[in-house]
Amino acid sequence: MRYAKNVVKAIRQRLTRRESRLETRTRLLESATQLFARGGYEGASVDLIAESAGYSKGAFYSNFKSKEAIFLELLDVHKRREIDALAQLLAQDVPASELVSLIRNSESSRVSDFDFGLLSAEFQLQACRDKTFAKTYAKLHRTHVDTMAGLITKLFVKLDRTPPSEPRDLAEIIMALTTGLSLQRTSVQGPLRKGFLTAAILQVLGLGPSEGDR
Amino acid sequence: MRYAKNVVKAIRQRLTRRESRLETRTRLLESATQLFARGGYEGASVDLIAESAGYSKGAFYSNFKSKEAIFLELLDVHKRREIDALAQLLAQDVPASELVSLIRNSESSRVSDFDFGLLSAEFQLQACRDKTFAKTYAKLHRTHVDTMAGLITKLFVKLDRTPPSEPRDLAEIIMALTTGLSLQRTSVQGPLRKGFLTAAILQVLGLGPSEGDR
Amino acid sequence: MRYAKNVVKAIRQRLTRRESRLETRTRLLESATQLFARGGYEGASVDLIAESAGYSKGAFYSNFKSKEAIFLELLDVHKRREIDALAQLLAQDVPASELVSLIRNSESSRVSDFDFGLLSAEFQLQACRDKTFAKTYAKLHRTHVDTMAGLITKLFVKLDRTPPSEPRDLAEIIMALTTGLSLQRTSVQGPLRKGFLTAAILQVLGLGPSEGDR
Amino acid sequence: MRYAKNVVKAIRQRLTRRESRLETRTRLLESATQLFARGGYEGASVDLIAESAGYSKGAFYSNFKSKEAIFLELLDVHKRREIDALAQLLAQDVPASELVSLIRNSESSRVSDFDFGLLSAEFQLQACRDKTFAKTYAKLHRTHVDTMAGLITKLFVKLDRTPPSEPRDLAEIIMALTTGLSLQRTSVQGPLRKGFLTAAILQVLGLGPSEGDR
DNA sequence: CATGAATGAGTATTCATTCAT
DNA sequence: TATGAATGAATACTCATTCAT
Repeated sequence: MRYAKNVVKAIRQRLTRRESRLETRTRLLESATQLFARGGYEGASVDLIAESAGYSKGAFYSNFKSKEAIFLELLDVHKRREIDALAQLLAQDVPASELVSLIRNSESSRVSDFDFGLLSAEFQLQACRDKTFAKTYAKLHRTHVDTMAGLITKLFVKLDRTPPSEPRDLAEIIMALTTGLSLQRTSVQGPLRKGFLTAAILQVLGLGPSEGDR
Repeated sequence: MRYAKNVVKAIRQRLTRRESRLETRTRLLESATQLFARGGYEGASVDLIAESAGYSKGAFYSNFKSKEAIFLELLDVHKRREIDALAQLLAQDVPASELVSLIRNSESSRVSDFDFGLLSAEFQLQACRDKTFAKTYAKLHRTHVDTMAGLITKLFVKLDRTPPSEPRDLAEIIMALTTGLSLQRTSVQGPLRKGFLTAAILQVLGLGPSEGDR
Repeated sequence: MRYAKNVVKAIRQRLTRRESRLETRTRLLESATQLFARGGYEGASVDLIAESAGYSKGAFYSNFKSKEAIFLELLDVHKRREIDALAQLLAQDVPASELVSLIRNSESSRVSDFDFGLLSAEFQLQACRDKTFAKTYAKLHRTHVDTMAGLITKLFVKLDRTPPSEPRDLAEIIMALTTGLSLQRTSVQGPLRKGFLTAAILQVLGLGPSEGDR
Repeated sequence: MRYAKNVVKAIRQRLTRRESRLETRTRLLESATQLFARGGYEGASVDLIAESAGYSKGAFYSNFKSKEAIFLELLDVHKRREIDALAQLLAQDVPASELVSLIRNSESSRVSDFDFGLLSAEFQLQACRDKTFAKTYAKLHRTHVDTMAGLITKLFVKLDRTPPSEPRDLAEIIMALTTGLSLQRTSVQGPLRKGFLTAAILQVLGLGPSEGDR
């Protein structure tokens, strides 16, 4: 997570200006992800983010207008990544059984990323407190819900079943569950027990533990 | 939420020393609950907590050893309140149908408390970051889960049904869901739509929306 | 150094009002001596002084107008004690040889009091910083010097010798040496090596290590 | 002692980054020396030190890790300066008579620095109270004593005389005397009367006021 | 006289941000 | 673009002092 300064420099020389800038941004975003997840918005100082990416404060401010700005960008990046993953599943024409296990994998891999859950909670907490942030968050959240609802609908069509509630409600519940469980597991027992979340999600969808694999 | 200083003084004069001290503690705890919920641990300054309760910083520190101390006490108070509510339900000998609606009410009233969900998330976030805090949190969480698991077991016995998973797992899921939905709703659309959480919980328990009332 | 509250109370009941007050004052002064010596003026809080004497802050302020006041009183008490000790020696009609060893003992016993040296330095430091304090200090210091100078004069008369310098200068030097060595020894190696100070003083007086005993 | 902000800025612009930083450090150290000497460790606030050097609190903390750090650095600087001065005398091959007057001058010039004595006392007081500080202090003190003892030995060799006690003991006494007299004079009558200290030192060395110049 | 709750000014320290290099 | 020195507002916490009981 921490790159030696000379390594950073050596790499940088092989890149064009444009690439170099992108590189810097990317590295800073990576550092920020980890530090915000582990220490929260307040706990991650600009200095630390920059330093742990191998740069100085100055580089940070050359690339991001403010601490809030990088946090917003992070929100955007992470939410979009989530949404894209779901959208891809939606686009592919896979059989139902496979779809369920794909969802399962997508969810579990996402959460196996130690940081994601905490970051997600942190995003929501900030949204509760900051109006600007809330707007951006709400918009992305809506898209996220819509996409997941689409996927749920498709799944139930393929299974030739009726979803137990409104797909959008189910999507909301699944997302809440994901964040809630991450938070709980990290705070109580360390990383989430694998399979636990998937099982819970299938339950919410009314697809018993076994049913999904039929 | 904010008491005028003269009001505070007027009240104080009618109380004995001991009562007065208790009053101060209580007021500070109330202010702290709200401010921690709205602004997070970092966002709520000791100064603000004291002032919004109608006291000075000094009063805060003559009642609590530190900011961390009041936060821990808050955690304790809130968790115990939750646990006690469940324990009472567990002790009462009510028919199944009523139990379900009692659970429903308990959950929804709990969440209608605007602050609880956020505070709960904040507690967990702190537990992720601070070891001392994590210990206290884990202990209370375990009791909470146990109590809720007991209630779930009892419910299924009365319904003469088998729970869809381990009662303790179900309890964990319900708690995660509660926190997750509070967080989500507050961050996206303001307070949680009533009945939504109850519905979700019943779903997790495998008691379809209607089934619970049978 | 710390008296249990019930012990204090029990004792207090046997005393008249006047005695009780004196008792309180005395105890507070004792505590203050130790705490000022160990922690300096800033390091000793009123709370601590009161508590370690077995009282509350209130008792402190019933007996002393302020923290500065008790410090000034302490200065007075300690300086007078020193001066009185010297004055007594001066009054007694003892042979020279004995006088030297009396001085020796007085000095060393004074310094064996772990706290005295530090307190003395603390007094002087305060005098450098606070004008009011400086006045009181200067007056007492003058008396101290005069008394010691008288003693030195007497000593040399008895020895039928001439002092190596002005007796008052010698007195100043001896006092400086006493404070300086206490400070040095406490800061570097713990309590002062016994006899070291006496030897140094005799040297200053031009009475070689052996000469004094002649 | 206090630099106007515009003056500071004007100067700063003519310096390179590195020089500028050094300048800041130096100025802060100067201010700290004076303020610690006049107000003691507690009495000199970081704010005041920074402001009286013409900087903000932030500048202080970008140059020193903490208040303790600058105090330790000050101790180091001042002690080393003392030691170096003595070491130089030791290295030079001067005749005895000159050596005595050099010592005399070195001592008196050292003390004419109004702040040194108080600072020295303050260092020792801190060493009595803080273990970390005590360690650093003890080490420097030992070197100081050794160097001065070397000088004393050399002096007596040149004079073809025997020192009245162990050179190291004499060194300790001289140092204690220096601190003690500074303290006393500052607290009672303002700066030390010139020549008084030198005379006292010569006396301790058994070189009567006149003898040294023989 | 003694208690201890409450006050509020003061302290060290952190950190987002700016800007000359 | 990147650096890092400097700023200054904000924060947790301490402590001498007051005053109602």
